Order: sequence, then structure tokens, then C-alpha cells
Amino acid sequence: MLKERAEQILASARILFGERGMHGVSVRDIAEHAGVKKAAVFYYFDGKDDLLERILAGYYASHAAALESAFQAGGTLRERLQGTIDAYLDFVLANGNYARLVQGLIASNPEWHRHLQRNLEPLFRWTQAALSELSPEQGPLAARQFFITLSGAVINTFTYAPVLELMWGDDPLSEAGIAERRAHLHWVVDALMDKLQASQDR
Amino acid sequence: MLKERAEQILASARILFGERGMHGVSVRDIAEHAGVKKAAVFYYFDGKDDLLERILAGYYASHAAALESAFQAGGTLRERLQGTIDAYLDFVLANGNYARLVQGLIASNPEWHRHLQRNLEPLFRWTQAALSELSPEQGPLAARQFFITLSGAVINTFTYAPVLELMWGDDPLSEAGIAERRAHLHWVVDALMDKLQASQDR
Amino acid sequence: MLKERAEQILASARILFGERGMHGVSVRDIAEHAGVKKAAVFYYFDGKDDLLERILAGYYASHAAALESAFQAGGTLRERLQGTIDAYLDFVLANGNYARLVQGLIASNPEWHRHLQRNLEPLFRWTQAALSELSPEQGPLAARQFFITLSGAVINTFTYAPVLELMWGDDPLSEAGIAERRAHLHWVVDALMDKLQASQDR
Amino acid sequence: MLKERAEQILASARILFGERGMHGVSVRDIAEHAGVKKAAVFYYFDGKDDLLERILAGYYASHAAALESAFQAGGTLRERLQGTIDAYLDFVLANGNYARLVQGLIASNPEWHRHLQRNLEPLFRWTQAALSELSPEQGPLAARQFFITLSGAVINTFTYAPVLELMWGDDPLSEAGIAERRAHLHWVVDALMDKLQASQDR
DNA sequence: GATGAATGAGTATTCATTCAT
DNA sequence: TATGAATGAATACTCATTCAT
Repeated sequence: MLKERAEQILASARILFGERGMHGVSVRDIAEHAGVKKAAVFYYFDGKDDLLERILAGYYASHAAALESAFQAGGTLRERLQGTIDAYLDFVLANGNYARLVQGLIASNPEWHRHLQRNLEPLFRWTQAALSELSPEQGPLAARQFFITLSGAVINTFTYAPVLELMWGDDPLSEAGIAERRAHLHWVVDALMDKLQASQDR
Repeated sequence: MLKERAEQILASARILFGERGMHGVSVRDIAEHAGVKKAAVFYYFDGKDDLLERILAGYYASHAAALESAFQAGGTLRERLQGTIDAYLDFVLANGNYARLVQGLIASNPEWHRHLQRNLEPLFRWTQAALSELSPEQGPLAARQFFITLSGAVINTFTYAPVLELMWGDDPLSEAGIAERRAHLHWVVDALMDKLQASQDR
Repeated sequence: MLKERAEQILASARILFGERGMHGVSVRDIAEHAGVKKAAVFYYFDGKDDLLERILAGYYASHAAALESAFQAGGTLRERLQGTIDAYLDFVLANGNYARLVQGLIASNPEWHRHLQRNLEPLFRWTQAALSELSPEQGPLAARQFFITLSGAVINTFTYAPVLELMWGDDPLSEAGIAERRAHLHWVVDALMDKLQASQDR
Repeated sequence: MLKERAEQILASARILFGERGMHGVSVRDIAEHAGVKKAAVFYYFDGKDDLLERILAGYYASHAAALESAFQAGGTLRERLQGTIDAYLDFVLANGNYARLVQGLIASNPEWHRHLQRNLEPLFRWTQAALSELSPEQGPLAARQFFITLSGAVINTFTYAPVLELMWGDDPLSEAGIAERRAHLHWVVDALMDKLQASQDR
């Protein structure tokens, strides 16, 4: 779709924004990383904000697509939730800096909140729909609470990773690390579903 | 301890850094917010980094203190974990921008990772010690996995709040919102402990 | 080689650094003197240090070239020494602020010593080579002593000039002044050579 | 005369100005070096310029005194010149940073030229008086030419020292280095006097 | 389609100096 | 006699962006 040149720039911006956050990266940095003249960045894009917007748009599109198919897969609710967790994990894994970028943005750039909200919305709607059988609309077991808890559990895997690596010595995002984390999250979902269904049965 | 003027400046920095992240705030902003001349900031502090360092130091000290007493309280493991979750929640609640500041820093300023790690360390050690009875050293049920999951569940309550507010219309950090969240987290801890103990008994 | 604009800036820096020393001149001063916006200075150069470095590099290159041909000219040792003095004098004369710049740097900016040394080195080596027939390696008549004495005698002509002008009323760097100084230096070289050869003959 | 505190500050300023030049030293640096509060510097002195002025005044007074006695000693002209060179050398040696300070000032701070001139004046008058028997008023052998040549030969010993040390490996201002230099300068004076008297006799 | 040149507005930080106490 | 507090003005340097070519 985009010219090769533009894709190059976008890719560099994606990497750098993810690593150092929007404010921590200059257009010069992006151009240099992309092996392109600074003015080219402005030729292909409408500036730094545009760059970020497109990166987010790309992420959101594939993020939503990834989760949608998981949500809409067949099987029990539990299986679909596990599938969604897997899809989420796989997506963030495949889109290296997504988690850090969004988290950094959410935590430090109020001007992007509305933007982020628009794109978080579908994810939330799906969670809500998926859990509607078991989850009340309000209260501590409402879908929205699980939304926060589970997305926090997934996202933090990635945002905390560089700090945890310093602490543990080994990389939490290595293949083994991710496998362990995935098993843990599955176990957590099981635990939550067990209890949710138990309280339902009562 | 610090002079009134310095306290004033530190408070402003705490607020602004929390709202917009370190890079998003200029010394000028801080000075203006504090009602002080820009040069006064440099008179009382050694620059922006020093300011951030002191803010973090303050946070960490009270954060650690808050969690320590919870970890070391009596009662069953389950009660102590619930107490810790409560303490964590209360701490972040009382230190408005702590979560956003740290999360923004972790996600966008690699140069602060080491610093953050030093102060996350005791928290992790305590979790590990607390869970040692039930939790294996390695694998999906290792303490470190619960550390990520639970701190993510707490932290995200706050970092996602402004975006969720846009989505839900009501403030997730209102008294009611926090009460609901707290109940949810207690329920989650129960769910996890139930399953952990069940697998132990087998 | 350099763009006109850059040359302009460099020229202004050369003048101002020479007049007031590195620390005594701000980038603003340079920009104003060059009739250029301050940011343009940073567009063309990597900052103040870069500017100084290039000025020095330029000076050194032409300085070395000027002295080299004199050292390597034919004739008796005495003639070659006289030629070198002339070349030195002519060079400093043609590069107005060279002497003041270097002297100011040497006397007040330790961080530039290494840099200055690297470029003084070839000059010293040549003196040493030139005098090797007459001069012992060590002691009061070693080449290095003559190096200091003679370069001091030349350099001081220029560095002291503005103060001497206040004292004498007439400009030591006027054509007549320089002619007188040149004759004096030739006389001095003759005096030194006479005595050096006399002690050799004995 | 001055309070101990003031003397302390003056001493520190003397050292630092000599090492890094006036512009390279801040009042803060001086205060810290002197182990005194910054405001104390302004209490005892009228600011940075005043400090420099007093340092120079002190130097000049002792400089003039040192040379005066040498000039006015008995003996042949040659002996008196040698004595003066010795006195000059000894003075600069005893007043470590004098040469560097003055040279740095002369080469980079036009505003101090008048000041320096006033204090160079007596030195020049004495040289002129001393050489009046042998030296014509005008031309290449005028006293003023010898003034430049000889003071340059002495002064450069000190200003170039740190750079020459990098080049030679050993310290030109060590006891041995100075002894060699002193012998060299005596030899130079002899050479100049020999030739001057020879041309006189003709 | 691409870019070298240029810049206005901003950044963190330093510094000599003043002054109330 | 001293100094902590305070600051206006300056400093080197960065940056997103524009625009003529």
C-alpha cells in the first residue's frame, strides 16, 4: 500500500517509539534509523503525530483482528478465553513494542487517551459479550473487572520485562520465559473460571 | 525536612510528571505550576533528573513501608495476600500519580530501568518469601509469575483509568469504583489460592 | 569546499575567537557577526567545539605547510633558520588572530592541550632535525630550548602587540613595525648561530 | 592586611584563574576551592573583576619589586641582564600561575589590555634604561625589541610547559628542566650581548 | 519525488550578583 | 560578620517543521 520508503520509516518509528516513547525519539532519530533524510519523513507523513497515529492504527487493526478470531472461535467459554489470552500474547509477542508503546502513551500522554479509547472499545465489547453468560453487569464480577485484570496480566508481562530481566538475570521474553508465562496465564484463567462457575452453580 | 519552597516544587513535579511523564514536562512547567521562578528549581534541586529521583525515592520508601507491614502481618497466607493487595491499592490511591509515573517511566525511559529495578526488588523478595510455602521455585506457578499477574492487576486499575473513564462514563477511581475493584481483586486472590491449595492437596 | 554560509560563519568565529578567546564568545555573537540566525550555526557545525576544531585544523594545515617549505629549502642551516622565522612571521601576519587564539587556548583551556600538542609536534620535529648538526640532544643548547626561545620571540610579537601599542603609541604590527621586528629576529638568529658555531669550533 | 578568609579566597582565585583562565572559572568554583560560601566571595570582594584586579595588582607589585632590585644591582650590563633574567624566572617560578594568567588575559580579554599595559610599563622603562648604552632608540636593535624577545623567551617557558610536557614526557618545569632553561637563557643573553658589543666596537 | 537549507520556539542548565536577615 | 535564598540574563544546544528548488 505505502511506498517502500514510507514503510521503512514507519517501521523505524515503530521500533523507536516502542523503545523510548514518543517524546524520547526525534524525527532525526527516526530518519537516521530508517536510513532516510529527515525531510523525507515529512514528505511521506504529516509529522510526528501522524506517524504515531498510523502506527497505532496498524497495531489496532491487527490487534482487533487477532483477538476477534479467537473470541469467535468455537468451543466452551473457557476454551475461547484461553484462546483469546493466547492470541493476545501472540499478538504482543509478534508486535514487539506494541505493549510498551501503548503503555507509555497511556501513562504519559493525556492527549492520546481519546484515541486509545476508540481502539480499546471493541476489545472491551467482545470481552463483555463473551463473559455475558457468567458475569453480572455490575459488581466485582462484572466483565469489565476481568477485562482489566486479564489485560493487565498479559500487558505487564511485556512492560515489566526489561526491569524483571535485570532482577532475574534471564529474559522473561525468551521462548522458555513466554512458555512459562503462557502456562501461568492459562492456569489463572482456569482458576478464575473454576471459581466463577462454582459461584454460578451455587 | 525540605524547605517549604522545595516541597512546593517537588509537589508540582510529582503532579506534572505523573500526568505527562518526565519528557512531557519542562522545568519551566514545574516552576510555573509551583509559582516559582525557573532558576529557583535549580537552586533547590540539581535539575530535572534529581527531581525525578527524589520523587521516586519518596514513593519507594512509602511504597515499601506500606507493603512491608502487610506482608509481615499475622494470619493465614491468604489473609496476608489480601492485606497486601489492599495495602497496594491504598498506597497507589493515596499517591495519585505514582502508578502512571512509574508505568510511563518503565515503558519509555530505559535509562531508569536499573533505578526502578532496585526498588522493585524488595517487593519481589517479599512476594517470593510469602508464597514460598505454596509456590514452586520454577514453572508456571512460581512466585514470580504471581508477582507479575497481581501487580499488573493492581497497577492497571490506575494506568488504564483515564481511558476506561472515557469508555464507561463513570470514574473507575471513584470511591464506588475502587470498592468494586477491591472486591474483585479479593475474589481473584481467593480464586488463585483456592486452585493453588487444591493442586497442593492432590 | 564548504558552502558560502558555512564559510561566513567560520570566518566570524575565527575573528571573534581570536579577539576574545573561546569562552569570551557566544554562539549568538558568532551568528550575529556572520549575519546569520543562531540555529544556522548549529545547522552547519556541530557546535562551538566543532567550530574551534575546524578553525584550528585550518590554521595548523597552513601553518605546517608554510614552515615545511622553509625548513626544507636549500641553503646553509643559518639561511634555512632565517627562512623559517620569516615564514613563521608571514604566516602569523597573514592569519591575523592565529597567535592570539592559540596562546589564549594554551593559557586557559587545558582541555585543548592534547589537541595543540598534536599540531605543535611536527614543528618541533623539524626544528630538531634542522638543528641536529649543531645542537646536542640534551642540555642548554638542545634544539628544544631553541624551539621555545624562537617561537616565543615570534609569537610574543603578536600576542603582546595590543598592549605594546598602548605603551608605544604606534602599532607594532604596522608594516614598519613588522619590518623592524623581522630585522631584529634575523639579527637574533645570527647572534645565536654565531655563538653556537663558535662553541662548535672550539 | 586582608583577613585570613579573604586571603584564602584570593589564593584560590589565583590558582584557578591561572589554571583555566578568567572565563573558565566561576565564583562557585572559587568559593568551593577556598572552602567558603559563595556569598562570602562577594562579601570580601566586589565580584569577579575585583578579584582578578587584586590578583594582578599583587603580582605586579612583587614582579616589579623582583625585577627592580635585579636591574639596579651593580656589575656590568651583562651581569645585570643575566640577573634580571634570573629574577624574572624566579618570580614566575614562585608565582606559579602568573604567566598563564597574564598570557591568557592578554590573548583573550581586550578589556584588560589597558590594565596590563599600566603594569608592564615600568618593566619596559627599566629595560630601556638598562640597555640605553648599547641599544639605539630605534630600529632592530632598539631596547623594545629585546624586551619582546627576552620576555617572550622567559614567559613561553611557562605558558607552553603543559603542552611541551605532553610532547616530551618530562616536565619542563621540574627542577632539572628549569636549570636547563636557565642555562639556556643565560647563553642566549651572552650571545645577544656578544653580538651587540661586537657591532658596537666596529 | 525528494531534499538541503533554514529557523522560531523551546530545552536544561549556569552564573554573577543582590539582598534580607 | 556572614549567608541562604533568590533571580534575570545568558548559554549551548535541540527539534519539528517549512519551503524553495
